[in-house]
Amino acid sequence: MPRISLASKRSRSSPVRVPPGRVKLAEALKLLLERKEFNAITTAQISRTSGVNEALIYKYFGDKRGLLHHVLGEFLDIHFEQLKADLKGIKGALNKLTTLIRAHIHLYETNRIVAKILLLEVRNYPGYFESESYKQVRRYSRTLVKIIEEGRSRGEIRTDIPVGTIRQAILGGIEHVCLPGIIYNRPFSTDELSAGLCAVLFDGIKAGESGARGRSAARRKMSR
Amino acid sequence: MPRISLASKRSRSSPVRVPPGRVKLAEALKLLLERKEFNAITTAQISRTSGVNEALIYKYFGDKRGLLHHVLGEFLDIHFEQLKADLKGIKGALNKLTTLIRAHIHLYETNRIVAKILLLEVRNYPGYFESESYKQVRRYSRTLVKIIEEGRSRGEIRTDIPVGTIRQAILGGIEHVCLPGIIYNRPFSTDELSAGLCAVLFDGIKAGESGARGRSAARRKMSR
Amino acid sequence: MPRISLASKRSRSSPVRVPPGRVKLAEALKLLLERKEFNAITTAQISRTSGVNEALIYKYFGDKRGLLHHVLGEFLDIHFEQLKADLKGIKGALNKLTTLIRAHIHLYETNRIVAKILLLEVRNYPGYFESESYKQVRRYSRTLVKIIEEGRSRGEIRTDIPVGTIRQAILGGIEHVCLPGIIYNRPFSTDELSAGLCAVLFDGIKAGESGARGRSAARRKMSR
Amino acid sequence: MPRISLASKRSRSSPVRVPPGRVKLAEALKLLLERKEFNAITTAQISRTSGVNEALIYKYFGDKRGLLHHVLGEFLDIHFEQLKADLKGIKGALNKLTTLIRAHIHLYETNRIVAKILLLEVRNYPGYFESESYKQVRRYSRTLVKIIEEGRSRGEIRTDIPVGTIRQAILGGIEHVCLPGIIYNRPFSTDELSAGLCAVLFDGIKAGESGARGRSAARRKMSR
DNA sequence: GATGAATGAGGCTTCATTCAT
DNA sequence: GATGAATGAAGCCTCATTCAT
Repeated sequence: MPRISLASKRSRSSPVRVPPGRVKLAEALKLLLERKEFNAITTAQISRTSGVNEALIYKYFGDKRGLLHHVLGEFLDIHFEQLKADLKGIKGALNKLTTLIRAHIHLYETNRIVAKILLLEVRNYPGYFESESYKQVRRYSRTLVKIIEEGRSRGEIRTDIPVGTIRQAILGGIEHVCLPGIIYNRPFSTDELSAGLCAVLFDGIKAGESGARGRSAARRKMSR
Repeated sequence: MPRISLASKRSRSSPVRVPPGRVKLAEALKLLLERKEFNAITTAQISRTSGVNEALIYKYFGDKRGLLHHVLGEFLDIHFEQLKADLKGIKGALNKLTTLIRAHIHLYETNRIVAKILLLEVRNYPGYFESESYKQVRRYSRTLVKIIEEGRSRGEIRTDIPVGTIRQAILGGIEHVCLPGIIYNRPFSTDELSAGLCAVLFDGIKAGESGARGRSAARRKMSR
Repeated sequence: MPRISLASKRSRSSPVRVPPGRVKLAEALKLLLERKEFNAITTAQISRTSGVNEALIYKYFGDKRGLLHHVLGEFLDIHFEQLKADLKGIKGALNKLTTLIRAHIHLYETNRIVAKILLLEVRNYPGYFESESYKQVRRYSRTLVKIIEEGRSRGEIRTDIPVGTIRQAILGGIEHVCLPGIIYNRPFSTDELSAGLCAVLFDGIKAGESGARGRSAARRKMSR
Repeated sequence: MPRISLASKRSRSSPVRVPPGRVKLAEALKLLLERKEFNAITTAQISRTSGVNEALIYKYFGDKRGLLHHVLGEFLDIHFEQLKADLKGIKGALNKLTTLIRAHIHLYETNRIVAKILLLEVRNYPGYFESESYKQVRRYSRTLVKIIEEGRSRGEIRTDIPVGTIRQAILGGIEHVCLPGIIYNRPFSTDELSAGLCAVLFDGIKAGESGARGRSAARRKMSR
């Protein structure tokens, strides 16, 4: 799969002059997030690490949390762009889902920062669901739904389970398999986890002859 | 299964007069931990909730975290005592493991506080591994190892995997299946999770005829 | 008129041990308010002036504004107590009003701090109208209304102007005559101002034979 | 009365090219002053409102307060110019004073911004009395004094009160009657207030047969 | 003439902790 | 055994101001 570089995208699509301080702040936060959780990182540390004045956090990102969302947003942008490219050549909904799941888990495997933000920091935070980042997440969610719907209309995916439930099963499943690795900073293998998850999910959501055994259990476990 | 009451143990082993303030503080922290994470709880709140002077936290527990460890220790004491009793009548290492795993998951299911402390608060905290609580955890670990060794000597458990690896697979597996429920405050079923985990683990660690397929994967996933 | 000392009241009615820091903070704010407006006073200054740690402001008064309200409340308490005593022997509503107006202006003349807070700081501050101080002010207002009503039922005060309008005319008049002196820190004479104000007001609000001339103008000017 | 347009004066006396940014900044501050007090307005807001770079405030006006003084100065220029024109045809010192007082109160009634600046912002500010605006105010004061002296030499105004006292009585009186309206943003009527003030003042300062009653009181009240 | 970037000083507030009684 | 009082360090954030381009 051809990987798109971070830099190329930005510079190609918009030759905007980004103030150095702005960039440094984002880089500093990323760096710090590798070692501690967001709440344990102080603005003073961000400032010190970035070599940039603390006040610029507020000038550029509104507040400390705004900076976090910016960092998250950047990662998501890249990921979604990459995903779009990856999905280009793929035929069939299940194949597309496999790609999406792999890519998502791969994102978490290689980018612990975004994983932590998404799985741990950002939830149950008042205002997140009105944030810009959440809009990106919703766009992603819609992409996922479209694939599911395509799969249904092609007879690849069962139609007796609501689309929303399937979507949640997939997203919840991804979370589930990655979470322990993320939390304890343990390495994990995208190959293994995605293969395992797809096996479980497809056995449950695929249309047709699949055995009934284990289905109910799997479904219950995954849907919220 | 006969359950052992909380009070009995303490009073049996040590008829010490425990100062009321000490108890109240611990109770207050437990109460508060049900609603927020440790770092979001202030000593002022603990004092207010307990009706006891803030300074007593320091007199009795050294510092705020000391109080946390005390609370954790209490829970663990009860759990281990209970576990010992539960294991009394059980024959066979695999049966004992089943009991242990069930009890452990049951603890997490019904006592979210201890689950959160153990899975989230206590780790990566400097000094935890020298703490009193950690000693309890090690004692627990030794119990587990003894069961594994018993299983090996009785031919119930493979001997070609290091004991430590098996132990970690079990503990890691427990964590793995409970973590999402704990983190997102979702209910989960001890029955389902322990049955599933035992199936996977025993298929992997049981001696004898079990299929080779998936073994390596399972092992890699569980060990840290 | 017998004046009640500040200390006597507190110590007589409630032998509460007030923490020294609490007192010092209030004293410090009073001192500073003599020289600058509340917003220009920093918590650091209050702390420095009082010789007490900044954090105690928050322990004792919730926040900086809470301290202001406390100071205000203290002054008002004393004033109202004094007023009640002053009104004891007075017969007749107009005589009582004269006493009230005199006392009010006297308060402003001798206590610039309370005057500034009440006339300048406290208004148009969100939350003031839910504050404890405002409750005191309302209690005061009710006392005033009762006097007016007494005057009406005794035929001393016109009944063709709503009580509320009269009350506002009185309070607005007091404000009006004191404001310039307060704002520019100029001395003013309670005797003169209260005599003048009463003359204008009573000519306007008194029942009976008073000349119509000037009434409408006076009324318009005073009511809000 | 013929009103003089704002533009005419500037362009007549100095056909200087005024940089657009300079003008925009002043306009922005005026706009903002309508809604909040100077200290609550930030340079960032001024910049945003004006659409002009923050740094230009410093280039053109030295600092934020310089901008305030500039705005004030502009208003005063216009007012004085207008006043000069208004006074042209008037005969008699008392008539001139009436005109001046009316114009002054009218300025405050219709231009709350200048009123607030002059009555509230600018005083007790270190350096005000060395400022350019204050020079304008002094020029105004001299005009007033000249009128008073003219009135004295023509026998219209008492000579047994120092000119300075009379001047302050007039200026203080204007302040006095407008202040409450300004502070609490209440509308007031130039006609009423100026008529009332002139009545009081002239009764007090006019030479001749006027009653002695109330004189001392009036004088004391007005002088600082 | 105008701008974007950056900054230092300081504001209010929170909190774990100590200590004399 | 318990308490009230007090504190230092630090956290997030705001703002007027400067400077190179």
